Amino acid sequence: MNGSDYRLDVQIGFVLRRVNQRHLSIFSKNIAELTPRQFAALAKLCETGPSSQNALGRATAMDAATIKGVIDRLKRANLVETSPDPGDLRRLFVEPTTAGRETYARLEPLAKVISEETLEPLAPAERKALLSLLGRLV
Amino acid sequence: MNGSDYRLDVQIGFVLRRVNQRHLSIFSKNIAELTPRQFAALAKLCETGPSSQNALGRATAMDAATIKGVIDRLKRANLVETSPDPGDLRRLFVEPTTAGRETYARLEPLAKVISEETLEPLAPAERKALLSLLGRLV
DNA sequence: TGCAGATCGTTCGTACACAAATGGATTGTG
DNA sequence: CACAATCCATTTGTGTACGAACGATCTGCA
Repeated sequence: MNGSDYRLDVQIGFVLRRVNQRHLSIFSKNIAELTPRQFAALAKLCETGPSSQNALGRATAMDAATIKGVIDRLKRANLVETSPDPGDLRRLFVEPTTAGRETYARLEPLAKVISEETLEPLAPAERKALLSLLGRLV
Repeated sequence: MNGSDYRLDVQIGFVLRRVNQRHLSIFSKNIAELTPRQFAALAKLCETGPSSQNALGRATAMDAATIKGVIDRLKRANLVETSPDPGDLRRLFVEPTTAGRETYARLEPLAKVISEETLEPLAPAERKALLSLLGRLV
């Protein structure tokens, strides 16, 4: 009992970061052409339809500065395009290009594989349990 | 049944990132003077004792390029110091300074609060279950 | 109507994260 | 003993993250 029973290895933050790292490596092994954030933005755009840049950021949990960089790179890759919103001159309207929709359609099955492979060490009931527990920590 | 049942919001990678974001915000609210990585490196150093820079990186799940930046910033803050390892000229010996040890001793209780607060929405048994499930995905 | 307060996108600065390349030091094996 | 394979630290380049500050625009409410 000298007072210090803290062990970094079992702290939730540290474990979370390591699991994230493993997921990232599985992601980039399966999808090399886009990063997870770029894919998330493109997916949300194709799932939900076009939106303003900041709204897309909120939908994908990225702040204004971050989503800007992501959109810039997606634009450079010709997967999305932007135009000023005529109804609100502050807004930047973002929509997928044809190539963007095709890319998403092609990558979506791989994204499922990524989720599957990340959870592979767990039984189906355990996967559900994990997702449900994590969902309460958001 | 048009073929696409992918939903970004319930994918493990996306949820993991969001939980991580929440944890980060809890962390910086409780510990403003260090980032999670800087604290992890300092903690490991104080827990396990001095080591080489790369070894510390492995112990804290940071690659060589990342741990270098973290150590540089800890050095700038006077919390660690480095010296060439006489036994192996490739190695950079890293150890906490007195201020580093004091800082760790002062921050360790806060780190416990951070873990506690992150897991706060879960009951004790659920916390154990979550840590155990996550541990299998590392 | 008018203006205070909110929202939008942008920029700057700091801090990870990792791949790839480099050059020096060490080790295992023949 | 030599030397190829390995390990160490560093640098460069790209891509998140987020806080803070900025100017332009919009909205609610007095």
